[in-house]
Order: sequence, then structure tokens, then C-alpha cells
Amino acid sequence: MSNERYNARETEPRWQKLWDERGIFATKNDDPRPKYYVLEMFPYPSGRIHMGHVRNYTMGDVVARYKRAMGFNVLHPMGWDAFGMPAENAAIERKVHPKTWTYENIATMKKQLKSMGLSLDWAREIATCDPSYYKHQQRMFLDFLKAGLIERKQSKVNWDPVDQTVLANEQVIDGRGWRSGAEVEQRELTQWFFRISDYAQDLLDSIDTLDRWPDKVRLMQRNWIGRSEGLLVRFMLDPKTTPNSESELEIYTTRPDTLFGAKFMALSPDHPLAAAAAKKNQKLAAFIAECKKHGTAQEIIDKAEKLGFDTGIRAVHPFDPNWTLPVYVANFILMDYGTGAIFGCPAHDQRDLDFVNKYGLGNVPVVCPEGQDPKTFVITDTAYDGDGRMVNSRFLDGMTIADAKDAVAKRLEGETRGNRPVAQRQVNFRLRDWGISRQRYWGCPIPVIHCDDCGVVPVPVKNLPVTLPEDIEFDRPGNPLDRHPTWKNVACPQCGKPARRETDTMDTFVDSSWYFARFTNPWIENAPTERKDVDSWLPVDQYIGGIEHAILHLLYSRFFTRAMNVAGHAGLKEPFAGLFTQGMVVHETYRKTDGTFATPAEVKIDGAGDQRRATLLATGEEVEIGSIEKMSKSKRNTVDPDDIIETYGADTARWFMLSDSPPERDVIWTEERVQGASRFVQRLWRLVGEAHEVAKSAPKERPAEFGAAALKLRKAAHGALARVSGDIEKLHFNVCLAQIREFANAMSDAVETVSAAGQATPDMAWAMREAADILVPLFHPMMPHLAEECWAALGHKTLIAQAPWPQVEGALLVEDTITLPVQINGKKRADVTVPRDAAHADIEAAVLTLDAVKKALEGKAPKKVIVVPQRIVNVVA
RNA sequence: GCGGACGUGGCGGAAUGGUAUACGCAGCAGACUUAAAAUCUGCGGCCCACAAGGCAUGAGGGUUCGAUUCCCUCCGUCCGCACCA
Repeated sequence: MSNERYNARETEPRWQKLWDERGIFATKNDDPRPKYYVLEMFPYPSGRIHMGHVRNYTMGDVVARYKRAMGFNVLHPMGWDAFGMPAENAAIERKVHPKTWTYENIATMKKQLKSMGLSLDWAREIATCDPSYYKHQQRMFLDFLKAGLIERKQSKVNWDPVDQTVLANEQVIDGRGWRSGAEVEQRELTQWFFRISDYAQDLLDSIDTLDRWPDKVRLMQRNWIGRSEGLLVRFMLDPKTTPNSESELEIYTTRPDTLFGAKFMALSPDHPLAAAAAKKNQKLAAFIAECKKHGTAQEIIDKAEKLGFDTGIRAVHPFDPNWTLPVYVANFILMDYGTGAIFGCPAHDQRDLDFVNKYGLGNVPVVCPEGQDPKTFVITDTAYDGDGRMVNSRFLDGMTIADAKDAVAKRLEGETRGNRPVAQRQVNFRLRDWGISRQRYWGCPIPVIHCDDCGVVPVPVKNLPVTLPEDIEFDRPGNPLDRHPTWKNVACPQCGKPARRETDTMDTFVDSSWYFARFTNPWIENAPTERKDVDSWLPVDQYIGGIEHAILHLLYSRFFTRAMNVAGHAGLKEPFAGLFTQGMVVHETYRKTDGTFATPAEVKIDGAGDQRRATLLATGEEVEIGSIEKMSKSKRNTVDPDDIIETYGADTARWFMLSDSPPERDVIWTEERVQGASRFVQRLWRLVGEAHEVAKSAPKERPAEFGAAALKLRKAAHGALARVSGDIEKLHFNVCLAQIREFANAMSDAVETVSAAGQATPDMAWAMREAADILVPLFHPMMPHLAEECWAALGHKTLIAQAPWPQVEGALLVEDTITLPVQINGKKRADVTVPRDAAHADIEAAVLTLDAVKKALEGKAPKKVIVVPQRIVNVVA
């Protein structure tokens, strides 16, 4: 067999078929072995898989196959995040029904995934657009509604007047809709919200328990939740200056210590007091209208100037009835954070300082940094937000910031006005409730009915699912559900009178917030989950996906699991015990003279290093080799997984994805390295063949003694085994692959030794058999097809996919004598070989006889000799 | 602006307080071949003709017997958040 080339194209489908026929990756829920749940983020069925999928699913498959070999009952399912806008875009642009488009894509991508040789349990496949899935989602919506986890409220949205649809912030570009180009308006719509903010503190606290999540993701979630501790303070207003004799304004501040530096108050343009004042002041009304015209798009907010308008209202300082502050409406105050009103202390807040400098209100520093003279400490253009002592602050003078905050809070909490304390400590979060209403067709219908008499009525559970109608038209903008002739019309479940269905559908993030739970038992029809299954399988032991989901998907899933817990559909709070975020697949770009890009397949590369040149295959025209970018359609730097699998085989593609780059970092796809991976596939095939030849003469019984060469091989094999196991556990795939290559090199050396000697000694033949039986299982998780073929060639009748992980022989990892590096003043100068358990004194004596040491010491005694057991010796001269 | 990560040969990278440059890619030289491909062997941080030696992990400083690893300052690259009071 050793002189035949390994033919991946013939071999891979053969093993895939066999795995399939024998159903060896179908997982049973009642298997008594310990469980291991490995999950990769399921794909959106966009049409074809891309290299990012190949990388993601290869990593998951390595873990799944390894854990299976380690004796775990492994759950490794796959499904489709199948609702979403691209299906509707296809319907509009190509007149294909979203359902047809989606299911065709699923079929194509499933075939592609199968060609990768992934050890997936396809019997548990889920598509979120299937009524058998979203039925349960609707059921949970109703349960959550009953449990008070969902509410309906007004919210501002980006409205595209041409497409007649709501746009996400990222779909608004320079204030215009990304598709229509129409100027986006702010509209108030009544929408459904999941009350995720009720769980802000719990979601924050529990991050500490997620010790197998990347620190980066945990930090991003902490920042996103954005907890702050502050004080609500009720300022009195001069009723003579207010529109309707209002007497009070409540503000939120995290810096109550700076109250004596206050120079103004500011209201959000959406604040009720601003609205009231605008009714009596046309100029103010115009100012507010102008503020509201600006969208929520980030670019606009960034560039917008800080603008204010003096309402004429005057507020009274809480510590001085004779001290009044002007009340402005300002465009930078958000209505939905705190109370929508603030007091401004310009000396210690840059934004407030910019504001007073524009309107000439001045500033007073109240915190003086250590070592500064308060008399000369002035603020002009840069606010001071550091530590220091209170100054110019009456009873607070001399206190630290923390003490001053506490003193202000205590004093104002103690005062009451109208039976309520003047101030109250409050914790605020940046995290907002999760608006899930989408004015779209291709999503999960929200199961409620609007009745003129009964109001919002939930669809009775027995009437679920509320299915999407299939006879819809995309010939006009807007939501097809809204204008469907009959779907919307329904009798009120309570009073029986004609009523209307909710035509909004759910955000697709809802679909992906519980699919991992459904995978634990996707067959049960009368409930979203089977409690014994969901509780025994969850949490997911290893979740793998892109960093782009670090916040939204992962935070929503954490919330949703809590909600399922409350509603009785799951018994835990944290769905993902281990998380890994893999890097992207990137590729260099090729720019043609006309500025457009060429694909890697259209380009031929010549030369190396600085001499590398790229020319178009078709015309010979030179193209510029550009920067390395994320593979994308727009840069045309994509490589099609199908092409790679066709040319090199899935194992080569899988090996490449794990090589060289650490898995959390981006990997650069290059033709040279794919060939390198392919060469290694061939080399392993040859090596296993050669090893098999050598091993033919091996005795059945393990020899009592091993010669030096055989022992060296055995040590290499067991050393590699121990290290590879550890590296897979830590997901250090690139290091793991280097270990396998090193072991293969050691095996090649041994084969070389045998062929130089003419024949194998019995001990070497036995050791070679052992080495081959270790090598194949080691690379099986990465290259399963090649491993099956090698395993069969070695004469095994079992499948490697079902074989146990080899046992390490610990004694082989311990050396009798060890060679320690010898440093002189921290630089390596020599080696010394000593018995493993040699005493310090003996090692020291041995070291002092070395020529290099004698020379360095020039006859003098060393100042110190440091012996680190099993590691190193350092002589200080 | 706030927060975080990273910086090692020509390139991807290894080593998380103990032999810096494992493993691979590219390169060079050689073997096999009529030739090529494939394969195999050898060489690859810099300075110095060699050796000895010295210098090298973005730059500078510190801690340590010993620092790529820990600490401080700076430079560069990337990422997240951002009128959040």
C-alpha cells in the first residue's frame, strides 16, 4: 500500500457513507456514560458554507471526536438559524418564496457540511423556520408573558418611509436607509419587550461564575450591562418660572459629591417638562423638533454639536435656597437613562465643560488633586475627573470623593419633602430591555390577538402554532403579513368578536436563544423541552463560535435560559459552561487596474518574498497584491470550501484550519500552506504503510526489554500522546498539530533506522506497531477519513471513530537520567547529565567540574549555585 | 474619550519565571531522475573569514541568580464601548 498515493476524493465519501449507515454519531439520551455537550453556533442558511464555517465546525468536531474517544456520551448536533431578512431580500430581488429559498439553501449547505466528515447527530437537526420549532417558541412567549417577563411599551425606532419598515441602527447609513436611501425618521411604535433589564444584576454577577469563558467576552458583557451607582435627587423648581407651576425636577447623578460645582440643569428633548415648556415657547418647540430629527445612528451622534436651549425655568440648589440654576434642554441628554435630566458640574465633566464654555456659564472646581494648591487650581478647557480632596464645597471641604458622595447622600436621604426623601441611592444599568418586534414576514409570529374590546389577548395554547401564511406577495414595500387579505382577521378568543392578529414577528435572536436546549430533545411535541433531558444535557460543555456574538446572542441566551427557568422549561441559569471564540479566515486581495478585485481562483502567483507578482490567468494582466482581509464577497478574496475539498479533500482542509495560527486568532489562507497540509496527508499515509511493514514481524507478546532505538520511539509515542491530549483539552490545536508532526518525524527516523539495518529487531517491530496504533488515533479527530483508512490498513476491524483513546504509559515519560542546562550568570553555557534524583550537592559538584564553568570562575569559588530540580542549574560567578 | 488585547527569524508561530526561535511555510545546497513532479538528506536570527565571543523577543527602565513571560513609561497595530450623567 505504501507506494500508492492516498486518494481523498475516493476515500472520504466511502467512510462518510459508512458512518451514516451505521448511525454511529446518533446520540442516545439514556446512555449511562458521562455526558459531554459540544456545540458550534448554528449557521444562517445563506446559500453556501464559507471558510469561517469550515474552521468553526472543524474545531468542534475535533473536540467531539476526542471526547467520544475519552469515553463520553457526546452530544454534537447541528441546525439552521433559518429566519431572517436575506430570505425576504431574495424574495424581493429574485421572486423566490423565502421558504423555498431557505430550504434549498439548507439542502445545499447540509450536503457541504456532510462532505467535511463532521461527526454530527443529524437526527436532531432543527430549522428555526419550521413550525415544529417556532410553535414552542410561541408557547414560551405566552408563558413569559404570563410570568411578567414580557411587556408592551412605546419605543423610538428608525423608520424607513420608502420601504415602510423599521431599521436596525447598523442599517442606517449617514441618516439614510441602507437599501432605499430615504431619510430615516424617528417613530414611536408600540412594541414587545423582553424585560432583560430586570436581570441586569444577576446577569452581571453570574459572569464571575463563567470561568471557562474568554476574559475578553466577560469584560465586554460587563461593560454592556454597564452598572453604575448613583443618587436620584429631587430639585425644587421656582414655580413662577415653570409652564404649569411644576415644582420639582428629579435628576440622576453618579457624582453627588460635585453638587457645589453645579452650574446648570439639563433636560432631554423628550422630557415631559421640556414638552410642557415647548407648548408655551415656539422657539423651544423648534429646537426640540430639530433635536428629534437627528437619528440614533452612531455617526450622527458622534458629529453632533452639543446644543442647549435655556427654558427660563430655574431650579433651586438642594443645599442653598438662595442659589438658583438655569434649566436647559440639551440634545445630548438621553430620556431612557436615569431620569432624562441632570445637573451639570462643568469642572469635572468634559461634556458639561464644553457646554458651559459654549454658553458662558463658567465653572467652579470642587475637587482638587493631591499636591495642587486649591487657590490656584483652575479649569479651562479640560475637565478634571481624577482623585482629590473636596474644595469650595462648604460642609464637604477636605473630604475624599467617596466620603463626600456618602455625606451628600446621607444628608439628602434624611430630608423629606411630601413624605418622600429628597434623594435616594439608585443603581442604574446601561442595559435596555430587549425589543423583539420586527415588522417583517420571515420570522416567528408573535402569538397575540388585538381585540377592540378585550385589548391584547394571547392566542390559546391549543391554537398554536400561529403559522405564517404562504400565499404572500413582495411586490410592494412593507410587511406582507399586514396587508394579507385574510390571515390577520380572526375572532377574539375571549369575546368572539372580529379581531386582528399581531402582524409583527420576533427578532431572530429569539430563535437562537434556546436552540441549544431544543437539541437535547427535539422530538417532544407537547412542550419546548423535556425537563429530564434539558437538565441532564445542559449546560453546553464547550460552545464555539465567532467573537461577533460576544454580546447580543450570548447575553440574550443567558437571559432566555433564566426566563425558561422561571417558566419551568429548564432548571438552570447559565446555558454555556465553556465558551471559545475563534478567529476569522483571511486572505490577501488582488486589485485589478480598473480598481475592481480579482478572485484568488482567477489569479496566478509567481516568485517569492519581495518578488511575488500576481497576474490574471485569463489575460496575463498584472494585478496588485493588496492587504490581507476577512474573506468577503465585496473584496472577492473568498475561497470556496467545495473547491478545496474537491482538489485536496476534507482532511486537508480541516488540517489547514487547525495549523499554524492559534485558534482564537485570524488564520491566513494561502495556497502554499494548503499544499503543505496536503503533503502531510500523503506523508502520514506512506508512514503508516512503512510502519505496518516493519510491524509485521512483531511478536504477539510485549518484549521484556527494549533496545535504545525502540525505547526512544516508545518515549516519543507516549510523550506525544500525553501532550496532544493536554493540548486538545486546552483547545491549543496549533500546538497539538506540531506535536503530531514531531511524533511523525520520530517515527520516520525509526523507520529509517530499521531500513538501514536491513531488518527490524523484535522489540523495534513491536514498538513500531505500538507507535502506529498511537499515531492514528492522535490525528483521527483532525483527519477522520485518513485515520479510518490507515486504521483499516493496519488490520483493525473496528472503526477509529469508535475506538478508545490510547492509554499513556506514565513510566515512559520519566527519565532515569536527566540532562540539565547549565547557565553561568543566566546564560546557557553547558549541559550536565545526572541521575533523576541526584542530590543538590552532587549536581553542584558535577557542574563545578565542567570546563565552561571552570573557565568562567577563573579558579575562584562561585558566589552561588542555584539548582532548580528537574529544570536548570545557574552558576553565579 | 473610556476599556481591553497584541508586538518573537523572510512569513505563520512555539515557549507564561528556567536551554528563545519547537512545528510548519518560503528559501538555499545536495541525493534520486534523461528531465520534471513527487520523495529523501542537509543548512537557515544578526555581527565576526573561522573559532572564541558578543548582540537579539517593538523601544527604554525596574524586580530577579535568571524575564518573551512580572512591574513602570513610551511607540505601534488591532478590537470593544461611547453624549450613559
